[in-house]
Amino acid sequence: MVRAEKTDLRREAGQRTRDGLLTAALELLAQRGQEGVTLREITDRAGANVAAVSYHFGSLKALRDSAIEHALERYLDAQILALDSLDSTSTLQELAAAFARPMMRALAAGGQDLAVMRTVARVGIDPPQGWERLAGKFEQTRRDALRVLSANLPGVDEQELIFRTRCAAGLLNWLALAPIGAELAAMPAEQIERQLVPVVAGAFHGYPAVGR
Amino acid sequence: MVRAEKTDLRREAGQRTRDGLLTAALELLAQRGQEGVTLREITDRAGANVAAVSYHFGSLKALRDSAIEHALERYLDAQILALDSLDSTSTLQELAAAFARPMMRALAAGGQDLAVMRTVARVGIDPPQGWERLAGKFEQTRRDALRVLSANLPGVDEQELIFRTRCAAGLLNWLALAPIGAELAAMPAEQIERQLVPVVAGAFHGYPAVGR
DNA sequence: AATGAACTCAAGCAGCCGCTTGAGTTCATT
DNA sequence: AATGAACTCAAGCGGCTGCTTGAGTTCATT
Repeated sequence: MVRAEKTDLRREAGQRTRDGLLTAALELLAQRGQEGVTLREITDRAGANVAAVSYHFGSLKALRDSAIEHALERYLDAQILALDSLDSTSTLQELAAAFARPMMRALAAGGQDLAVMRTVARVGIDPPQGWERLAGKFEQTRRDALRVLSANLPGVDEQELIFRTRCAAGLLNWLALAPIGAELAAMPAEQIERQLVPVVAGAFHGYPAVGR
Repeated sequence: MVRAEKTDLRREAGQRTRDGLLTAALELLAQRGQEGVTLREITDRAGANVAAVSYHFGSLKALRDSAIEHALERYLDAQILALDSLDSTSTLQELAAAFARPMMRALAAGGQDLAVMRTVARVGIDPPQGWERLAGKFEQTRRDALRVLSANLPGVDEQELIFRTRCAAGLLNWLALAPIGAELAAMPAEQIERQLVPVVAGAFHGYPAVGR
């Protein structure tokens, strides 16, 4: 057992370097987007050598893609989990709260969680090629939201509900990216929720009430 | 007269080069954001020499700032004009329609108008330093919107109305930037308006109705 | 003790970056 | 015809880019 724990210390150190590169890349990606993140900036922040990127990932692009994919998966898992608690009897407020929860949590937590949210939001604006691989999970969150929406808004046709879902998601992404996000982060969590949920629910609901 | 028209042909050609650089810079800015726009890319697109940038603007940064400022002014003037038609008797739908009008027009028009919208939206995410010079005009649009909002929602306190205004603006910016914008651009203008205005109005209105 | 896999490192490569330079062209003014 | 301002151009500068290389270190296995 002790032997097994000590095995492959080299390998563990290598893993630490790899993770450090991923973390540094994620943070810079969240801050500045896909362009404007250089190899040396990442390695300096991670305390690694430039060659470590080639060794562990093959290229800067591969590291970026890896960091983005990691972020997307973390976000989507959180989103799916949040929507999972809903059923067809849930209200629009509950849907809005569930929809906004990952973002509100990330704002409150800051650090890596927030970097994940910001990176995901940036991907929504400038999609890297090959991101379609995760489209299925996005589909799932959309379907979950749609189910609750159509139960609450029987008069509105599906295409419009899809549109509203994307508007709501876009709004949350914007809050994560824009400077207003920093102001939100400084607010107590309950206050964010109290202000944000009615707005998202309102976007879902539409005004005046039915479709037109 | 004929003489005056022919005067300074050199100067006119120089102006054409200058404008071409500004246009090319704007389009690339809208497409790829502030990082990721290179000097040679701009000059190639504009059919000009690299030195023309230094000559007319001093530096790439100065050209970028100039293009951004130009875009912000065009957008803000359109926004102020759209909100100008409102008064304290206007409904939330009218406010939403006026708020969304510049974006919907830009989507329909495409080309430079759309590039202006996209650039403005990107500035909202990654503000360049020194953009505070135009903060006054932003204030004006916010004040106009707030006046109509508080007349329609007397029960909601001002800070929350400000928040909703920023949410609505963020939502529109997102639509301009994200790939969904391309889908919207393909739709007939009335359909966009019919789908979008209730969502924006819903965000203003909140759900359920009053503040909490 | 020898072997070899896993990993790190300094150094250097070609290529693009923003920017400058000095010569050249065009044209109104004199 | 001469002058000079406005403008364009090809060429080239140092610096930074992503990436590679070959030598070096660490450590489990034999």
